[in-house]
Amino acid sequence: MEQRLAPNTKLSEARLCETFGVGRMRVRRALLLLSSQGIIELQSNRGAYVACPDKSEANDVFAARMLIEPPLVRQLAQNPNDIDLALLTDHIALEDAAREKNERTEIIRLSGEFHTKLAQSTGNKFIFRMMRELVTRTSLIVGLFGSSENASCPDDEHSNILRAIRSQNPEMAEQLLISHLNHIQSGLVMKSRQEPQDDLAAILRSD
Amino acid sequence: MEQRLAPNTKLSEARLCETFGVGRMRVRRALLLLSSQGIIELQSNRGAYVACPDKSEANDVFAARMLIEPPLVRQLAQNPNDIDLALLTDHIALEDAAREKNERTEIIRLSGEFHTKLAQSTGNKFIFRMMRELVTRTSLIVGLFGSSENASCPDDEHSNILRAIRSQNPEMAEQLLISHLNHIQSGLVMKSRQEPQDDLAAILRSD
DNA sequence: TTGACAAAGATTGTTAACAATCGTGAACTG
DNA sequence: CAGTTCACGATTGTTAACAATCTTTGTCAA
Repeated sequence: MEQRLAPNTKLSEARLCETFGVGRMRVRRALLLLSSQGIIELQSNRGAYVACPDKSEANDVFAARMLIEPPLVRQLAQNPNDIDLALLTDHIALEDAAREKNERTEIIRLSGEFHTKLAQSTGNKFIFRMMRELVTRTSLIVGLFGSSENASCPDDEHSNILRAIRSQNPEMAEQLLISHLNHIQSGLVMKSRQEPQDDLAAILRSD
Repeated sequence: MEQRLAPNTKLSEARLCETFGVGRMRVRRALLLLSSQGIIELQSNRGAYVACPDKSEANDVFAARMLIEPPLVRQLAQNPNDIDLALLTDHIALEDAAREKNERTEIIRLSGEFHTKLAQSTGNKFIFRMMRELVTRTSLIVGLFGSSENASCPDDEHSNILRAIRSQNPEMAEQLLISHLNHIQSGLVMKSRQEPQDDLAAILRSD
């Protein structure tokens, strides 16, 4: 889970088998699950390929998050839970640490996880699962289209959102989150085709 | 897809194989997918069982829908699409027909599908998928806890919601949908354990 | 040189036999 | 008679060989 795979990378069963040292059945089951989560794409008789979201899909992801997350944080701010607030505070400390060390992939991962944990703190299994799926996809997108300096989430917006929740200010929390999502989205470089360098990356990695 | 299966019914691989006339691999793949959607539960070395949502899960489902659907219909009402409106109108005609014939399972199915089609008409793949999952789960719950007369969706609430959307009245559409979800939820009989008659049903059906 | 065609190689999809695990019931013991 | 243990049957999990499909490569002809 540390190393990121370039989109459109082909995942051959044989290689996954020997990489992870498991039978083909396990690999196929894992691939099926990943494809049901939209992380890879299974093409009949052709293999599994890492999903390669395009501009339109990216817009859909952010539209979906714009629909769900604002009411979510509003609700959290109306009824904050001390335990979850503590967990989120700890999490932000982790983010800051990663930011200091300039670990880009780790920053992306933790930035996503913050939003997942927000959803998790509702205690609602379904909200959590939906959010996790959207966050996973967002991470893919940021990894693809994110400009290198603005690595994903502008510095301390997470911490501001958390503060608004803690101070039980629903309107502010909601507004901060909306701006936050907008910042992330506007930080993306929406080149409509990014295949060349990805094919290259796939070739380099395929050995 | 017509006949409903009682929760906690065991789905043995062998029986599914001969029922659908297909190899064990296909069956296992289908079971894995169904379990990833939470429709069945896979127990290691013990088999697959139809999911049996309890009171707490039912609350979570409605909480999640309460979070998503109101903003969704509000958004639809702000920007209605003629084609989708026509499709939804047709759909309501189907619902009315089923209601006249008193086909309970069909009414439940179509009632759910209305909400799915609402989500679909956003054109957003992710919103659609989320909604479909929630609606599926809701159907399970209504089939389990729904009282027989109030079969799921009070008569013409769908039609009222659609009318509000068509007349581009976001507040009314949102409010109608909130009431609608509340009606459905309050129509449920929340017995915390419903095993006896389900076990019976499972036994009767197991042949 | 380029294009099409065909055969070989590689990869995925399927099947069937085998291994492991679990539930049940009979036998045994206290 | 109650409780425990063991063995058998049934069911799921795994493996390996086979079939089907796709990709590639080499050849031939225009």
